[in-house]
Amino acid sequence: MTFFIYDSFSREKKKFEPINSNNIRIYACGPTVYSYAHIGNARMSVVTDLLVRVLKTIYSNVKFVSNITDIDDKIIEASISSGKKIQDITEKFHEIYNNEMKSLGVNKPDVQPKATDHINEMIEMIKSLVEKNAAYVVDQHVLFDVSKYKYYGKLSRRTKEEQIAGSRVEVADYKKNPEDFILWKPSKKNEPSWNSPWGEGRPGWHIECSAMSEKCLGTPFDIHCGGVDLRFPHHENEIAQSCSLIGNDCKPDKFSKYWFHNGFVTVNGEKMSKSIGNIQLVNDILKKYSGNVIRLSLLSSHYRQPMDWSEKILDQSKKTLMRFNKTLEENGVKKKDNNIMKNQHMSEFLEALYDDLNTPKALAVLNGWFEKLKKKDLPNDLIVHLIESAINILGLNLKEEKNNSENVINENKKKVIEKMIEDRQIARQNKDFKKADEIRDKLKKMNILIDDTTEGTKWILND
RNA sequence: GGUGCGGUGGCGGAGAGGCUACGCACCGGCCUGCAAAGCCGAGUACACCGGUUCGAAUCCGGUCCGCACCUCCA
Repeated sequence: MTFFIYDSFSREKKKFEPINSNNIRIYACGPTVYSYAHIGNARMSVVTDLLVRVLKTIYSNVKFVSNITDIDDKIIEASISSGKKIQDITEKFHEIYNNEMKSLGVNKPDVQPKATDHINEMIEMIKSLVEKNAAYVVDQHVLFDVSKYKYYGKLSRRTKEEQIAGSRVEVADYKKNPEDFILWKPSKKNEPSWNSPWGEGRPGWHIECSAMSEKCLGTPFDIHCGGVDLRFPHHENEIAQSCSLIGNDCKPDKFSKYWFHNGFVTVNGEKMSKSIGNIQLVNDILKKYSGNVIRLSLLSSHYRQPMDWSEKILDQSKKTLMRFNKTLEENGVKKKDNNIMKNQHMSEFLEALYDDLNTPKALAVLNGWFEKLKKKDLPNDLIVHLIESAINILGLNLKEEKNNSENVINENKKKVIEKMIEDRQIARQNKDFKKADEIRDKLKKMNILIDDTTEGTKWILND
């Protein structure tokens, strides 16, 4: 089967034809680690994780690199305002980020390079750009000369004229062209700095991704991922830097063959911002919902669509997962089909994902299998195995979900719950339904849901 | 001002010229002491105005509205 990818450079859906099918290479711009991850970071992470998982169903060798930005103005600000060391901040939030993403079912990238480990590579790259006359030095700054790269603006489809007309920011006087951007800048005192041919300083933001993708993957690579907001200027500048190393007329696809941009997450229709105070931190959402619920919520709309985040989505996903869970619990697979991935029903599911990661459609196929299970249209074993496999491809981990729920409750609390259920059972037998319902309400307040079945009363933690 | 994306039933959300998307909620029924869950069933839709067509939610033109980017941003 063939994977189709929407390439946001050409703005069309394309057949995915890897540069080397034995070695698929993907790069994603990772987070700046100065604070907890928000749901927008999570969307990018979950969606690229799915992309990698889906490609792995076709190609045996997929290498995924996603960086950590650990030197940046925002980090310096965070350091000044908190009085903490920069490294303490970045190490802390790097670890938190990885843990949070893990709980969302995101596999760790094969390589997770840090910007500060690649300063030398960046300096070398900047040196080459200066030698090639693609960059110039002014007062210890090194700037990329946009006029020297033929295809500048092709990714975001912007012309220089438009940018000048719409510029909202005053242009620094050392720039030759208003859209020239910083490759290297001097550090102020107390700011982190590295020695360079242009004096003590630090790199601009864009150069790190050019340096790290080159080092970890080599160019050209297959897919470059990131949020749409990075399309301009970040990705545009990455192309300019990386391609200018080859030549001023080097085509953008010599850097990355396809561009993959995920849509924005808003909250109540607005962008998340500190001033509005509507930033949805993964850390906070995880206090109320499991990582699986968050993951399914993020996958319930197509990755390129804008997504307005709300608790409604979470509640809906939670119900869906409870349904999945129940079905799988009640129906174990006895005989596994080794060729499940080649099963015609599975193909229908995969086709949806191979169509530019159409997760809503894939979920609809999955729901269709539940219908077949009820109607007994297919052998029970096969359907349940299909469901299990599909859930697995989506990166949802229902077993973990269940274990978590059991682990949260300690033995003492378990005993209390079981005693209450027993008391309720006695009350019911005595037709004292008022008492029985009171106990049920009490349990509900403890976040315990009960279920009277023919095999007795079952309970689950409603997390 | 420029560049993109989008407006689908109560809500979420695919599809994309003729065929029930799907899920949640709601309503009716079964089951239950009652719930919950589950099962069976019904309903509701393509922003607006023109055009093309035998036929348009889907194509074309226009209008309105929303969001994002152009400054650090996922």
